[in-house]
Amino acid sequence: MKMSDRKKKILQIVVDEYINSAVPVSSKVIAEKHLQGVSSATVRNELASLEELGYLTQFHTSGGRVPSPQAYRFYIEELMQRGNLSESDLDYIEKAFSDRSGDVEHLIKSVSKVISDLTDYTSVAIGPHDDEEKIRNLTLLSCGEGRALLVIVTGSRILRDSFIDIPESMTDADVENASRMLAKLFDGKALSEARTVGEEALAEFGQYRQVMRGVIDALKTYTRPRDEDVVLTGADKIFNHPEYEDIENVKNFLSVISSKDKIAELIGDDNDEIQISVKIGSGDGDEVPEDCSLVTATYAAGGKNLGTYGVIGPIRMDYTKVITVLENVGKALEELVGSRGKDKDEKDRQQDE
Amino acid sequence: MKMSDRKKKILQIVVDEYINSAVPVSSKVIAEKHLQGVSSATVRNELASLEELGYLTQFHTSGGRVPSPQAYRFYIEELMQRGNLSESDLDYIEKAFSDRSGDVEHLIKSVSKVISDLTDYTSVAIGPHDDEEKIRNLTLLSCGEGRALLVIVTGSRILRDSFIDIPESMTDADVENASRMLAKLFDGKALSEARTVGEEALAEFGQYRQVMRGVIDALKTYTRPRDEDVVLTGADKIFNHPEYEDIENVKNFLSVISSKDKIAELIGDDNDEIQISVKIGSGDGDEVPEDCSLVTATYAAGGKNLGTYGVIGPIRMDYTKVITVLENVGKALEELVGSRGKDKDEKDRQQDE
DNA sequence: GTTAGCACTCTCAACCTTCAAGTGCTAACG
DNA sequence: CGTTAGCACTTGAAGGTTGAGAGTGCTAAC
Repeated sequence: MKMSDRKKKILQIVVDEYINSAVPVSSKVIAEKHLQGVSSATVRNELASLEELGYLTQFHTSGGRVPSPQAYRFYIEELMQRGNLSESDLDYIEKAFSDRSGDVEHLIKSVSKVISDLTDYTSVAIGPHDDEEKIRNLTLLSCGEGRALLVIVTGSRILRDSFIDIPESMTDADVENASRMLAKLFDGKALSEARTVGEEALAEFGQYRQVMRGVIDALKTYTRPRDEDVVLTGADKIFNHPEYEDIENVKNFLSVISSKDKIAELIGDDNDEIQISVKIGSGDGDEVPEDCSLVTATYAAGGKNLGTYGVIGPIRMDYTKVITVLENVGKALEELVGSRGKDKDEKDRQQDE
Repeated sequence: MKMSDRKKKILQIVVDEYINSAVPVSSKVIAEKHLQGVSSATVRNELASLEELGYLTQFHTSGGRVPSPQAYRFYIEELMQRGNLSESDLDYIEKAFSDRSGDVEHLIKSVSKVISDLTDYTSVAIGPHDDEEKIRNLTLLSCGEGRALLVIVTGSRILRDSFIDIPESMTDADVENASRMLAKLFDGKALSEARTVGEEALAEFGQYRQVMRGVIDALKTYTRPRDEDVVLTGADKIFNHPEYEDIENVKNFLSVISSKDKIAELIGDDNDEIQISVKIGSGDGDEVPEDCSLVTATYAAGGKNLGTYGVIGPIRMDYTKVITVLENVGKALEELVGSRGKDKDEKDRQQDE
C-alpha cells in the first residue's frame, strides 16, 4: 500500500498533536481541528490503514491513536516542519555565550545548560575530542614508586593526564631528562600522528623504551572520550514531561544517565558523520533504550571539532523545538569560536536549510 | 518524662523492625516477636508515651508506628548495635582494592563502587583535598589571547588546572620565564602556605604582578572541591528501596544528586571534624532534604586526608550495615595507602571500637 | 503496673455502576 | 468508488459501596 498525500498529512497531524498534548489522538479532533472538509469517519478509515502500515498503535479500542517509533522516524525525515526560535530564546543564547572568559570546560557546561533550559529536556554533551588536535605541551613528572604522571595539553586547551609505569631505577633527574626529550619530540604534533611519531622514535629511547611505550599507550586512550568529558545538565527536567509520572520510565531513564560510559558510547559513535542525529529506541536490542530518544548535533568550526551536544528524553519529544535550538546554538557556537570567517563545511550546511 | 530502659528497648525494636520491613510497626509484633513476657497492651501504652516524646508518629489511627527523624538520631547515637561484615563482603572489599595500579581518580571510583555495591545505596564520594598537600610541580603554559593555563600537581597526585589572565604583551618566552620563576618559588610548598608565599613574593614579580595575582586566586579555589571531584555511583540503586516507588521522593532525590555543587557542600562542610557523620533531613530548612539521609566517613592515613565517602538514601536506611561497610572500607583503605605503619590517629580510632 | 476485652477508626481491595470517548462496521449517498 | 451518517460495541476512568483486616485507645479488672 502506498502512502497517499492525505495519509502523510494525517500522520503529520497525529504526531504533531500527540507531541503537543501527550494524549492519544482521535479521529474527531483531526477532522475538526486540522482537516476541515472531511468527516471523522473518513479519517478513521485512513487511521486504520496507517495502523496496518505500522505507523500507529492504539492501547485499547476506544483510546485514540499513538504514533509508533517508525512514525516518529518518518516524521523527522519527511514531515516535520522547521521552526524559528522566539526573540527571547535567541536573546538567551546570545547572552549565555557573551561571556568569553571561561575555558572549554566552562563553555561546554554553559552550552549544555542553554540547550537544557531552552528545550526543557535533559541535555547531554561531550566536549571536543579531535584527533587532529596539536600537542601544546607534554610533561612527565616523577611520582616515586616506579610511576610517573604524564600531562598533555593540547591546542584547544584540553588537559589529559594519566599515570604510566616507569623503571624503578629511574631517578627524578632521569625522569626530567625523559620529559624534556618527549616534549621536544611531540611538541606541535597532532594526536593522530603522535602515535606513529612515538613508534618511530622508540629505538632512540634505548633504556627509556618502557617510558615511551607508556606514553604511546596513553596517547591511544586519548582519542576516546572519558567519563569526565560527559556533561549532563537538567536531569530533573524529565519530571516536566508526563511520561515520567510512570516510575518504570524514570528507572529506565536513570539507568541510562547514571552510566556516563554508556552515554559516551551512545553519543560518540557517529561523531564525524552528520550534523544532527536522532536516535529513537524501539526496544528490540537497540542501543537507545525503549521509550527513549536521543537527539544530538556535532559542531565544528574552521575544521575543528567543537564537541557533540544534544538532549535525551521521551520518544514523544518536541523535535522541531529541539532541532531548532540545536541549530541555533550551533550557529552561535561557530560564530563564537571561529569568529574570523566561515569555512566550506558551514556554508554547505547553511544552504541545506 | 524520662526514657526508661524498656522504652529504649521498645524504640530500638521499632526502628530495627521498620528498617527491615519498611512497614509501620504494631504493638502486636513487638510483643510477640521481640518482647515475650509483656502483652501488646502494655507495649501500646509505651508506644503512646514514646509518641508523646516525639520519637514516633503514625499516619492514621490503625496504622502502626513509624520512627521520626528524632528517633533515628537517637537510634544512631545510643541504640544501634554494631555489626560485622560477612566473609563474602570482606572478600569483596579485599579483591576490589587489590589492584594498586590505578591513580587516585581510579581509586576514588572503586571505593565509591564498593560502598554502593555492598550497601545497596547510592554512593557519594569526594576525593582527597588537603590544604597541607605539597606542590610537586607548577607550570604555566601560554595559550595566546592574553591567557595562560596554570597546571599544578600535588603530592597525592591531584592535578589542578585553571586559566588565568595575563598581560597581552607577554610573549611565549615571557610566559616560560614566569613559569620557571613560579615553579622555583612554589616547589615543595604546601597549598596552605603557598598563598602567603605568593603574596610575599608579589613585589619581586614587578611587571608579572598580574600573573602572580592570577596564581594566588587560583590557589584559593583549590582548597574547595570542584564539581569534577564529586563522584556518584549507583544512582539507580534507589529503586531497590520501596520509598522510591513514590515519584515525589524520586524527584527529591534526583534534584539533590543532579547538582554536584550541592553534594559537595553537603559532604564537605564537616570534613575535618569526625570520622563518621550522619545527617538526617527533617524538612525544616535543613541542608539535607526531607526524607533523605546522608552517611559519610572521612578517611585519613599517615595524617593525610584520603577523601570523604558515604551513601545517600532514604531516612529508613540500614545504618548498621552502612556504618559497618564504611568502617571496613576505611580500614582497607588505610592499610592500602599507609601500608608502612600506623600513625597515632588511627590507633586512637581503633581503640574506640 | 499490667492485662484482657471491646468499641472505634482507618485503609485496602473487590466489586459495581455510570459516563464519556472513540472505534469499526454497515448502509446510503453523490 | 470514495465519502459519510448512524449506531452498536468496547474500554477505561471515576465514584460509590461493602466487608475484611489491622491496629489503636480506653476501661475495668487483676
